Amino acid sequence: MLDITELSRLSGCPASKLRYYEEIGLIRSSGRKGLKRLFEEEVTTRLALISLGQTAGFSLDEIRALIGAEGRPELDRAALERQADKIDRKIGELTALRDGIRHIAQCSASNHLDCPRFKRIMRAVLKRRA
Amino acid sequence: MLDITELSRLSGCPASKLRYYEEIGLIRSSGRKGLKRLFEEEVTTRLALISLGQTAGFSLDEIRALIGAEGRPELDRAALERQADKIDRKIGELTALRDGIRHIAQCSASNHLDCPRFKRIMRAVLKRRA
DNA sequence: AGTTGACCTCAAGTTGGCTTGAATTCCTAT
DNA sequence: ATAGGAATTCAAGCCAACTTGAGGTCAACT
Repeated sequence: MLDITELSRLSGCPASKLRYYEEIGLIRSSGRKGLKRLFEEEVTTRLALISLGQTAGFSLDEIRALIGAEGRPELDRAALERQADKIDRKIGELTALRDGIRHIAQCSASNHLDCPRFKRIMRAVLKRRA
Repeated sequence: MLDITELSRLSGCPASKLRYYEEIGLIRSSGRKGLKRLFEEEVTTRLALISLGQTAGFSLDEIRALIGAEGRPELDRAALERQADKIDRKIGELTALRDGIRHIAQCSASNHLDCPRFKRIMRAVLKRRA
């Protein structure tokens, strides 16, 4: 069992954030020692996942819906597939954006937004979006 | 030249957002007709880029640094490469997250966080991060 | 027994990215 | 010339995701 300072050190999250996450039900502490919260080490996994989810652009609410309350009865596999598809689309957009940026970096068009290659790359992304 | 309502329709952004973006220097209007702003059509490209940048997790400040004030003298190619690298890393994380989610969706482990395959996938991501 | 220092609670504050509302100005049509 | 309607300004408000601060509590050491 970890106290909040240890968990903070392990996870890289400030204690205030850990308390906040517990308050909104994203993680939970498994008891107290006096006033002090005690956490199981498994919580670090959850924290890593939460951070990943944020990177993927999900809100904390969405993340909670995904990784849920622990001991959840059943998880919604269809919802998971939908989220995976969302991430897939985002990966496509990011890939195009990255290519566009890389191109701009070596392109010599006076105004980079005018560069035809860049425009083509961006049009491709915009299509995917719709 | 487009008035704000037309630009709004074309871009899908509410007029309030367009005014806000102009205020913070992300887009600019090229004159007025009476009080009414007039925008060049090219602005729609910038708006699309801004939206992409947000998807990629950049703040409006960072996006401004990237696509900059128009007519900027020179663009910082090294900075662009750094951003492209950042996006690359993010793509890697998202890919792993997606795979993890897909796996959970069909995995029958009682507690999905305990599934060894899932754990392995996630460990791989966490390594990349450091 | 008392002082220290880590942790606690709870309310209020902060930042980013917008939206909303009230009061105003300007073109257009009658 | 006057009434309408769309766009304007500016200040205030809102939500998410935290952080900060004041004041309280508790174990532990001297």
